[in-house]
Amino acid sequence: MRPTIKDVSALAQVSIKTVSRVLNKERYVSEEVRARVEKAVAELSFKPSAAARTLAGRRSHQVALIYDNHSPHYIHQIQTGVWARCIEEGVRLLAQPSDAASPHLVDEVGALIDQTQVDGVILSSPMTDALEALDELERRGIPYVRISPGTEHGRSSSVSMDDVQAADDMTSHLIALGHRRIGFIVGHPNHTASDQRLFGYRRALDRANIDFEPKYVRSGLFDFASGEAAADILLDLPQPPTAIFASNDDMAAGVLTVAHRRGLSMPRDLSVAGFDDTALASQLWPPLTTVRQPTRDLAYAAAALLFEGQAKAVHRRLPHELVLRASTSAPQSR
Amino acid sequence: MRPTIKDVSALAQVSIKTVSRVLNKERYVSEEVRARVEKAVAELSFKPSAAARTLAGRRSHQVALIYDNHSPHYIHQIQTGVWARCIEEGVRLLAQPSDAASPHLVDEVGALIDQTQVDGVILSSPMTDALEALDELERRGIPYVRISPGTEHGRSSSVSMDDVQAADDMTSHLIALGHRRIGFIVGHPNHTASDQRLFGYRRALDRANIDFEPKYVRSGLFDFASGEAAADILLDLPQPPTAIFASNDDMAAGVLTVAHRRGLSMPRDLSVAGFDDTALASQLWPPLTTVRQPTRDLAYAAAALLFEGQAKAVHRRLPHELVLRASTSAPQSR
DNA sequence: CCAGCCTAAGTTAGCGTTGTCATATAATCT
DNA sequence: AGATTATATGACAACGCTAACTTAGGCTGG
Repeated sequence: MRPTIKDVSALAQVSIKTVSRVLNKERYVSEEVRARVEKAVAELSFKPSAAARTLAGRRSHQVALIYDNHSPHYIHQIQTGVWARCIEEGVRLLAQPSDAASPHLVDEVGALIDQTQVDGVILSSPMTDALEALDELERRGIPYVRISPGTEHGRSSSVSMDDVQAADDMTSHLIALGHRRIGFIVGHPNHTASDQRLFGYRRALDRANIDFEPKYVRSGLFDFASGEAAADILLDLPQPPTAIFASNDDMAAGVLTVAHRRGLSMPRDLSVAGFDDTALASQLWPPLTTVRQPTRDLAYAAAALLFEGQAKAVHRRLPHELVLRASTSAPQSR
Repeated sequence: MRPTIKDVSALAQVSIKTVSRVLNKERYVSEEVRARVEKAVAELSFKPSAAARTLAGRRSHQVALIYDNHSPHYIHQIQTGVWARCIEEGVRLLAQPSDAASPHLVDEVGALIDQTQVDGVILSSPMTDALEALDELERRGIPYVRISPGTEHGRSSSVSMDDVQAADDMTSHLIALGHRRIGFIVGHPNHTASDQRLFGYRRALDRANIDFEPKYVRSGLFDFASGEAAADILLDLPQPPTAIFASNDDMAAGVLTVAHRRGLSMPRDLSVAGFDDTALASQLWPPLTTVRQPTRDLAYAAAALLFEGQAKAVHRRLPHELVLRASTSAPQSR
């Protein structure tokens, strides 16, 4: 039989309430008793029942991570980061994949809360912008933190990177190399980061006095295939771009594939830049110049923020980094 | 306030036990009463407290997925597959990343069981071969299913693919194309699939009466960098292989990168084959010939097996598939 | 026609914790 | 010194369910 708090209290010769106090690091326990209880806990290798704690107390020692993202790499980073902070806190993490566009989303979130009584929720993009889900969380008074939210920033605590600045930085890098015709592939319309990256691209062009040409901007869906499609259109232009900046690495991979297929040699004939610095980026040929998004750190910071339990909305911004690899260089000629 | 079973019973004018019966689909409830209860449940949008059910009953309606794998893509497939089956079953999934080599593994698994009282556990490779963890599960009488176990197959129910046959198939494909000098990169020594794939490679060579040459076999770690390192050695041989078969796609990507760096044109100068059919495979240049491992389906089947609750160990084998893309062709010359 | 069984309910006692309140002693203040 | 406050502990109810037992009517078979 699993030991219970009673077994511990008997062994340590104290009441169960005192054991509970030690377990929860409450005040008003003498050092001597605390030591005795801890010894008994270790001896029996007692682990409190999560179910009983949840039922009896106001805390469940569980938080949920709700996500919907089609990039395994991104999800993995997010999970790893949140997980790390939860471990430190002694809190269990429930990973909940969901469909941000599902009509049942509110029900799903409601069911999650009701059934598990999680103490808090972390939302990663694009779930961060499922407004009905946020409404539901607020209705139930569940604290939540968003990772890279796209809208209504004031509404909750959040962590994010500066997508505008990052896209600006990358575009400026290409301009500095000498590129003037720079293609841009926008990300999935559901992700507000898409707009921000586009904005950063335009801002950099503006500053460099390069006219913004709509024909050099194509929309994509953050996936490989849409990167291929966009690249085909861009490279078919009478005056094709000498560099293409894709809003994420998957689409940049699509660009590379199309360019290879057309017999272009990168970066001589075409510079290609991505965004995210996924594992893929360094495994492509040529290795991809990209923006390192501090995904894992963002996730860790989000969990940290949740546990801080600030009453007011707090925002943390983490730095990005340009990762220069071999897929970009000066254009061959004018 | 959240509604409880009492609220439902009051509204439906039955005892709480009857509500419980309906919730748990027990027998001996008349159709009429069942309908009345279900109506009340829907009206209050009542969701039973997982904590209370766990505490009171013998079931927790939770299962755990324990994994340790360095490929985000693999993990994602596994999670998705298991998740899908759990949803159907109305069971919550706890995802537990762990370190298969950690000395605290047994404690971690024990703590997981004690705290959450999961009804069952699914282990994915390489956790499948953490024997102390299996001991611990058996000691506590927790049913578990393994996905692609490498050792002690009789010990538990499991699902797997035929790694030997798959590697044999791929090697035979290369031989059929005309290759005679075929390099092979072994996977991580912790994963027993590594040995099996090597065995399949040798079996195919044997059958084709091609001498096995140890110099054409290099060891790797399932990651990009080790693929690069192995490729460099293989391509430096006086008589380099005309084809390289890597035990997974990440290492194959490393091979492609090294080959590109050396100015080789694939598949003309070198055929490259991978294993797994991760997203990466189709995003590389040239797109990678590989083996499609039915990871998601394996995970789904594992969960299904767990819920079947067979007393005896059952094994399910799922079919693999050769995915022929542009990275392999007949060798240029002899 | 009644013993025995099946069906369809209800009653009540926990499950293993935490919250609340009560109690006792030691430390501090007026 | 007596009153108050801070510290340290315990008793016991409650959390929301399920398990086990109980009840009661209707049906079956000999």
